[in-house]
Amino acid sequence: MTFVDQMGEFFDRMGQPRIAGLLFGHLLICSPPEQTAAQLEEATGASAGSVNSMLRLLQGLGYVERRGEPGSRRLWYRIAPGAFSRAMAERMRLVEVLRRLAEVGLEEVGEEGGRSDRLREMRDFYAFFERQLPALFEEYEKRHEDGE
Amino acid sequence: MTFVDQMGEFFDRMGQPRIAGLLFGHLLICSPPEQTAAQLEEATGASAGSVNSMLRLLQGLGYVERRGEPGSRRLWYRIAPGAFSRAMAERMRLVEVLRRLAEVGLEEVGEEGGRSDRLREMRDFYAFFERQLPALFEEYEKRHEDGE
DNA sequence: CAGTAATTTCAGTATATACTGAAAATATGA
DNA sequence: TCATATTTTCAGTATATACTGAAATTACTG
Repeated sequence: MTFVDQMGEFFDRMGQPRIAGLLFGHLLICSPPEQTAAQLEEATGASAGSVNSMLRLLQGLGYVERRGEPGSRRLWYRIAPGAFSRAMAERMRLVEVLRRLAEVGLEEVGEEGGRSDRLREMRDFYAFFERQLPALFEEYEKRHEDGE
Repeated sequence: MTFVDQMGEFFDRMGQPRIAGLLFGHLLICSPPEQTAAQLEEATGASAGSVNSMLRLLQGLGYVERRGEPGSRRLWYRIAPGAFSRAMAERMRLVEVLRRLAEVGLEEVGEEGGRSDRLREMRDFYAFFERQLPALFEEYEKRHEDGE
């Protein structure tokens, strides 16, 4: 199975539309890096409608960006710079959501008493990663700016 | 909206069955921490079939465990110790999957040439987190064992 | 102002799966 | 072994949505 198909399968397993994965995968390996909707339609075998709406989805998530060349009605799509960082940051926001959820629960059952022990562990667990992950992130950015 | 309902909604947004979220949420705040299927059915308003299969799902993921008391056919369900760690570890495995995927792509297009630049960035990005995240994890475990 | 290349919309379909409710299976107590 | 409490299975339903293909729209060119 090709890389592009495996990206499609990965998206599928993550509950995302397969075609979004095919597009993302193809945009990762195509040459040149910018492609038109028609090229992506050809490369993935998906319909024009799917390509259009899935590219819109990927743009909304910040993984893909497009630009038009003046004097033409063609639009060119490419992987957005920093797409991986953005995807990772999105994942990390879940940690904050879960920490907040634990606090919603604690407000509901009260801080003391046997009903709060699991929620306090949940809150502390996610609060720890919420605090530590941004530093890790910055370290990557730093190493990346310097010569790797 | 109650904490339990918000957990249901969270699961739903993550592409997981809502009822699994309701069960997980209720098991986080119930007293006593162990509950029977009948109690969970009552508490969540879900059918016996759903409660059974969603508890099975949660057990499969390692978030819930059950035990039977001798001399009775009742089974008791509770949040598994370390459920949050396990959930986080599961998420982190995706980093490895994506790093491997990048390598599949690189094998396909070759390391040099313009087609590999995005894939090399992808591989390096995920390889960095794959290397760093386990240490963060261990630090949490360590702090948690000591008095927080 | 046409003519046309490209994009976008959208109705229709196919498919997957969460969920229910009741029947079947299982395991304990008498 | 029979009766019963509990769990498990499963057929059927409802719902959501990925996807197609064609029509409608948009925007550039001559």
